[in-house]
Amino acid sequence: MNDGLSIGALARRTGLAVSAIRYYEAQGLIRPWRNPGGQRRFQRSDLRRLSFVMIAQQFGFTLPEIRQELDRLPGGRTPTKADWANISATFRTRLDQKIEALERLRDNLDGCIGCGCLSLPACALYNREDKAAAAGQGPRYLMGDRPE
Amino acid sequence: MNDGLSIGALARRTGLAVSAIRYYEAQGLIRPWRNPGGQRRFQRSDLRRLSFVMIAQQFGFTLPEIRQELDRLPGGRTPTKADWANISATFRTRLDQKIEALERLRDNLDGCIGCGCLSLPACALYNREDKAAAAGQGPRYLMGDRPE
DNA sequence: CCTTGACCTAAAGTTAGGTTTAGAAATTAC
DNA sequence: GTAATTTCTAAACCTAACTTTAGGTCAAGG
Repeated sequence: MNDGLSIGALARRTGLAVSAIRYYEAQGLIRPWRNPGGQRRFQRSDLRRLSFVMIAQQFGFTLPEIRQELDRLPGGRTPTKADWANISATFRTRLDQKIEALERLRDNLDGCIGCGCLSLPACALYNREDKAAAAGQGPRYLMGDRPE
Repeated sequence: MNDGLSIGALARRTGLAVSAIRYYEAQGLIRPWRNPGGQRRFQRSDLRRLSFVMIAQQFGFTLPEIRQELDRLPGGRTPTKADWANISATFRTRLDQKIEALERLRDNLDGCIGCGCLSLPACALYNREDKAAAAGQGPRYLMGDRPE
């Protein structure tokens, strides 16, 4: 009887749309198998994988980034608590970096806005290292990211 | 001779693409006038407006949100330092809220990941109030935002 | 005057992260 | 055994924030 969860069951339990789960499979975030009729079947541990995905997204990580983290889980067996704690560690570090970057930006804002430097390239708010950590998108090719 | 900046000059000084500046005009973030030949001419204070746009984007604000802030600048005259400091205040508040929300999420993560609750709807990481403040997008209709 | 570079508009293309639709096949419920 | 659900795939559509393209006009230099 324990032949895995259907996609609908998984959707009900995670709150995700069925279409979103299929999309996540296409992005390599989960790897269900198929039953004789060709329908997807999921392990119970995929509930946790998807929960992790949803939470990581709230923190502003992209799906490829999340996939990278998930790929560090063991392949052959169901992840244990220790496995999750392990991947949580790197995750937490990257998170701290994001928050610090935002705080630095905020502090610069305090010094900068209202002064004249806002219009100068020299303004601290333009320093590049914090850019990637920030949440917004900004002009796509800002700061030399222009493709050839 | 001081008949305003051309769009190219503005682009060079802000680092924005010309196409981005035209797009911002379409979104109501700047309001250039036209010269006799139909070309856009900008005020020097638009340099600051655009700088503000770029910085606000780094903080994760959308263009409509930024427009809302900019609309609080005086209409008839060039904004003064006091005007900018004024709009900076609300901005700073919203920013603090964003950072706090991220910190709360992080703290929840510490308690949650590695434990069993990650897969339960009761998990603190799912509490709704922080959702809007977070940076990521997540599944579009998560948590009852589904349109009729 | 003529050429070159900057500028114009409108429309289509791009990326991320999904959703919607259409038509068909598998499951489940009665 | 049949009706109602679910699920399947592929392809088209969606939003934000732009970029690119196409075809034409404006402005400045020699």
